[in-house]
Amino acid sequence: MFLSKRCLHGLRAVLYLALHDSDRAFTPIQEISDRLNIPFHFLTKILHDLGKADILISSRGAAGGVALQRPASELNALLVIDALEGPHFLRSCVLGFDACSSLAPCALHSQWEAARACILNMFSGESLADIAGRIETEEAFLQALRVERKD
Amino acid sequence: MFLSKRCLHGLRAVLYLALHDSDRAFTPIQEISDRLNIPFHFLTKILHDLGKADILISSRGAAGGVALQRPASELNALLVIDALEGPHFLRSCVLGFDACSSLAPCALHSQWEAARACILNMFSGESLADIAGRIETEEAFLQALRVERKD
DNA sequence: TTATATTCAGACTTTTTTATCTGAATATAA
DNA sequence: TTATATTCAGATAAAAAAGTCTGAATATAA
Repeated sequence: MFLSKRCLHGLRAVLYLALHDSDRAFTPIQEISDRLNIPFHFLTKILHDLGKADILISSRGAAGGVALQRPASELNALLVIDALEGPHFLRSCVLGFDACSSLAPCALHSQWEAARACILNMFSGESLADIAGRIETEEAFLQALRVERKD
Repeated sequence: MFLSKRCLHGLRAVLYLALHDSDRAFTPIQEISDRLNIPFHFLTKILHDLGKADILISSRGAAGGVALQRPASELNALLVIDALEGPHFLRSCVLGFDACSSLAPCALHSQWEAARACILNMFSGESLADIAGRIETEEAFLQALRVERKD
């Protein structure tokens, strides 16, 4: 699996919010957990981290929950991935050499630079609103919610 | 980190062999472990797995060790990655939906297909010999050998 | 004010990945 | 044959990631 479960859960939750944000001020984490089949306490931590990364805001107490901090049209998937996988995930040397740089490139340096640009562009080139707009029926989105494959 | 340590160790070991294969019939794992600073027993398992994947051959006993099963010009990095990360690593749905397919695509399906093609092409588009040929001085290759960053 | 619904925070447990250890099998050379 | 150098195989240990639990803090509404 390319992205960690943590990150997949975060991405899905944020897309869920992008689809439902307009309904009310805050969406309870319990609702997201139920609909997307993500363990509640685990999701709570993940969303808390997205709060620290200024992607979500939250409110405690009755009628509380989480919401996107900005409109979905001003957020993108890369922000979520960076917050949950860490900033080095797609940015460090593909052969894992700490010292790799354009001045002292590894044997895949320029190749990886190009491939990475593809990936970064994919995740940052369109907004969460754009992505959510392609979720044709919410039914399909919700039905697909199992992260079960063991790889 | 994009690739697991297991996979990085395997890739580096295979590149080491591509650089030294011509010297003798077999290269002892201990030598690779020493030069590349990879834990010996861990490397042994990794290379054993590459043997099962028909990338390496091995010989026990004195003067034994491992060697590339085919010339480095007929092997590529993707073979190693598939053997060590598993076949699903770059091929399953980027949002982790088991049911995702071109008939029932997730919201990033076609985007991921394009980005993935970039990555697969990078890893399979040139041979291990090509990559090893860009390792300018072995000194630089060996010096860079620490997988220490915690991400 | 009190009951309820929620996030926040941190300790804990489980699972997976990474790494180590030990002994058996086997090939070579003296 | 014997000593030595090596991989093979499986058990174990350590570290990291994934997931759970509990209680505190806080906001709303009756």
